[in-house]
Amino acid sequence: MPQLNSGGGDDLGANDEMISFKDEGEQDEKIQENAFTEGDLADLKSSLVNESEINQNSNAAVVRRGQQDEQRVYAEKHREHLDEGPKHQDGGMYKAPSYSGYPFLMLPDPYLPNGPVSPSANKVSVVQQPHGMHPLTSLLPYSNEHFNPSPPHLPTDMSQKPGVHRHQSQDLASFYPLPPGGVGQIPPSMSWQSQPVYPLSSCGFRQPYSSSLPSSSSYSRFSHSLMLGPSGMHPTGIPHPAIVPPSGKQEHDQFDRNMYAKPHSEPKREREPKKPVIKKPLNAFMLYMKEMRAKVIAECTLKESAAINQILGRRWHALTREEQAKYYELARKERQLHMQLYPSWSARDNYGKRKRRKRDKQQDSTTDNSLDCS
DNA sequence: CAACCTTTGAAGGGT
DNA sequence: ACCCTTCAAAGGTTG
Repeated sequence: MPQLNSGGGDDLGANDEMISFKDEGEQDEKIQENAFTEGDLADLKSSLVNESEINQNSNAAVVRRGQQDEQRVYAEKHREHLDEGPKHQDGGMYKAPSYSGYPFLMLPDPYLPNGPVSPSANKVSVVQQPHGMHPLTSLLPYSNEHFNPSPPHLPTDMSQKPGVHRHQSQDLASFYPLPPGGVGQIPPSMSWQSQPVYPLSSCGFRQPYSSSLPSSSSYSRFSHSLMLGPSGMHPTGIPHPAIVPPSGKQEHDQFDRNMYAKPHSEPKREREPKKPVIKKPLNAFMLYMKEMRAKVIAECTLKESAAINQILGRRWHALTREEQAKYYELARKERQLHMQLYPSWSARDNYGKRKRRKRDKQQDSTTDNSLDCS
């Protein structure tokens, strides 16, 4: 549905965000939607709004800053989509998908671990982490603080931006380690050992409840699960989140701690790591789900993902543009990052890896009300 | 134990 | 340009 302007192509769906908001008379819808879980939403929203406000302010600054440069480019391409301008003027986010700093170009603050209070960071923090986890940790993917910097020759621009601050390059690496070979070979030093960006364990969400994340996890989307490591996994040895062992679901922690660590360290495992699977970057909604799932679970005491996802789907629609925009932007960044790291990767690569046949999902679209917990 | 369920969005291929 | 399919997360459920 989003292929509104199909063009999206070249730049990672710049339009995505607009699309979702588009038509649908969301205004009304939102209002109605709110009804279903007022409590939850109110809560949710309040948290979002508060922070978002902050974000907006700071964000504006950032945008302003960054926009001068790259936005220029970006804007040019997507101006059409943004024509709604007026509305978003202060919304912040929408002023041109200010990609103000995309990783390699200008690592946006969000990606900077110690970065000064980065506005963008706030942006992300929009969603409060119920469990003390910094939102960024969950939203910002591909990052690893420990990730080793030995600056690999990054694909595309990375290397060409000498001007980039040093930590940037490091962070860079941390976001998305080098792709193995075409997509892949991760130099030993580069292995995702430190942190995943993509989920590692299925229990990810549950564990977070009980602990606070080490600061180091701050950038990984899955940091919680990672850090805690379902099994106290050591940070090192964790492959890049986007990369998953072919056979297994990344969720199983068995997952390869060795996969990448192995190359240079423990030779014990015989299992040869066939080539790792690089997963698709998460879209806005997926990012939202990841972040909010725990909250919903806590609030609703639900466990089934299917049910939770339904709730999240509704909540997603209930979000304001700005709120959603945050996720769209994050998703876009992820996509860009992913693209830079795995230039040759195609979504098609993973086709057939999962034998799913959605078969008839069409049928009863019973509009249950069971969506709101409580 | 793999696939299903459930959501939205992105991407790719086909027409 | 539009439509359809697949995958992304996730964890309980089902066959």
